[in-house]
Amino acid sequence: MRAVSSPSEYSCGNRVLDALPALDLADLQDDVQIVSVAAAQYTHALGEVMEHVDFPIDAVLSVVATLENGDTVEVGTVGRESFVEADAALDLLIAPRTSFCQVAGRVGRMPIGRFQDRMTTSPPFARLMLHNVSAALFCAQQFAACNSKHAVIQRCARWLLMTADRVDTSRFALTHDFLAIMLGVRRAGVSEAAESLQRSGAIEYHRGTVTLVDRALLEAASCECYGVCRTAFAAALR
Amino acid sequence: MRAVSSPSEYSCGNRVLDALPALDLADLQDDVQIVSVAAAQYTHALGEVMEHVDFPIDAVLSVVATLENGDTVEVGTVGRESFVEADAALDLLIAPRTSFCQVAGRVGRMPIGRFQDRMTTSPPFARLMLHNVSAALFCAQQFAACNSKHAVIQRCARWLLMTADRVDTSRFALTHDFLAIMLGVRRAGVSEAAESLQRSGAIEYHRGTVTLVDRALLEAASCECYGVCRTAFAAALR
DNA sequence: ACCGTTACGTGCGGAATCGTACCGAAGCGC
DNA sequence: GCGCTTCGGTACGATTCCGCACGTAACGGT
Repeated sequence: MRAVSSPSEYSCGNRVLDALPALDLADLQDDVQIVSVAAAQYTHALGEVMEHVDFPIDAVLSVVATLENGDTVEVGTVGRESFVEADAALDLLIAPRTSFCQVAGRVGRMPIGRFQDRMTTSPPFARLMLHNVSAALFCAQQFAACNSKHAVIQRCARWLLMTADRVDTSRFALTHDFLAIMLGVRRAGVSEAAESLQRSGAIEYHRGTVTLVDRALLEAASCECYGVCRTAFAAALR
Repeated sequence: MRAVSSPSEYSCGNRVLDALPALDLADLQDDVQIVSVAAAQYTHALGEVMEHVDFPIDAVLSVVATLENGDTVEVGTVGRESFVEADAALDLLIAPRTSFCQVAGRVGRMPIGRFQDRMTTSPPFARLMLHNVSAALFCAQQFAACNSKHAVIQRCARWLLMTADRVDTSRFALTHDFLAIMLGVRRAGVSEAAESLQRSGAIEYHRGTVTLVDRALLEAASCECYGVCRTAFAAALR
């Protein structure tokens, strides 16, 4: 693992790993390999043995639930504040969900064996991972409530903010179609919401690329779930 | 902890505790106190220090998310196949959600300190609890997808089946009003769904009491989420 | 026995979202 | 530069669910 544009010599870009005591972080460098992930590429497939754990650096990954009728709904979105699969920290070997790359970028990839070793031998490591699982659980619960109660436009805004935080730019590739699948709504529904957000001046859309123009406006259009989940993951780093 | 109508001397009625090796189970009897919980009674309050962990025996507890506007949505339902709060197993001290009693009954209550001791000293215990957290996470994710995609009547059926499994009777107290709050829909919406399920012969309703008449019919009316979550918790016991 | 409370069946107009479809514009490969 | 594909703006009827509200029936307390 090489240092990636960061103050600390051992910083890697993923906030969970970077929150480890310096000693532990230095120690695990050999176990973490920087891997580039292309958009739409699967990182874990439902029902298959998990070979590795991914700590995103500037990639954004998604965990999705697939329903019987083939519909998919995003149930977790993972950037450098977290890792996939959470279940690896819960002594699971088989991936219970599919996860894939939403925004191309790099991840720090750790073989599952090394991950499990650390879970048992390093209490600070285990503690950090479990706290992160707690945030993931909290966030999944929040999504359950959000999907039930909040309007499409609010959820669009929430999603854009969450993703922008994770890629750390205000401009990234995203089609209406893709966002519609993530939110579990119609593509036309996203188009209407995006159109409305654009008219209000919160965002700009241009053929598969969004730009966040006015963050405050976007936060006002979003439901509380954005802030609540953000806080949960921030708290998990302590 | 006294034995409760069960083959094993140390069986307690909660499936998680009962899945422990006999030695561990016998060992923890002194730490688990059988407590009766009344309907609507809180067992954990959001933001407060968790004093204990509850392993339901014949009570059913609910974990709910409260939104800014005061709406509440059930994000986890917990019976003898699980425990609350899951986060206690993730080294958390503060309850991130509110949980309360949905169907009155008994729980095995363990002081949080004893619980944490066991998490660190008994690998089988920790393993079991973490697997259970995994099921809770999976289930919360499933609810997120379910709330987004499945109709009110399907979710009603799902809820009735889940609760019936947990109380292990086909008849229990439940008002439309309460179920509406749990599902995050209108009371009238539940009334319509219940009316429809009753006409089909799946259930019978009588002033605050449901009776499951035809389980097969109810399962057919339910979404897949019932079976999927049930399987997840069953798998977590191994 | 009476009355207040609780539970729930029902109805109505409106909003949100759905499914589907069509079309034009922007980009990409050749 | 041309044609194909992708993307997204837009429309329309159907459906689901909403908020609200009213009435009736069952039950519980006094």
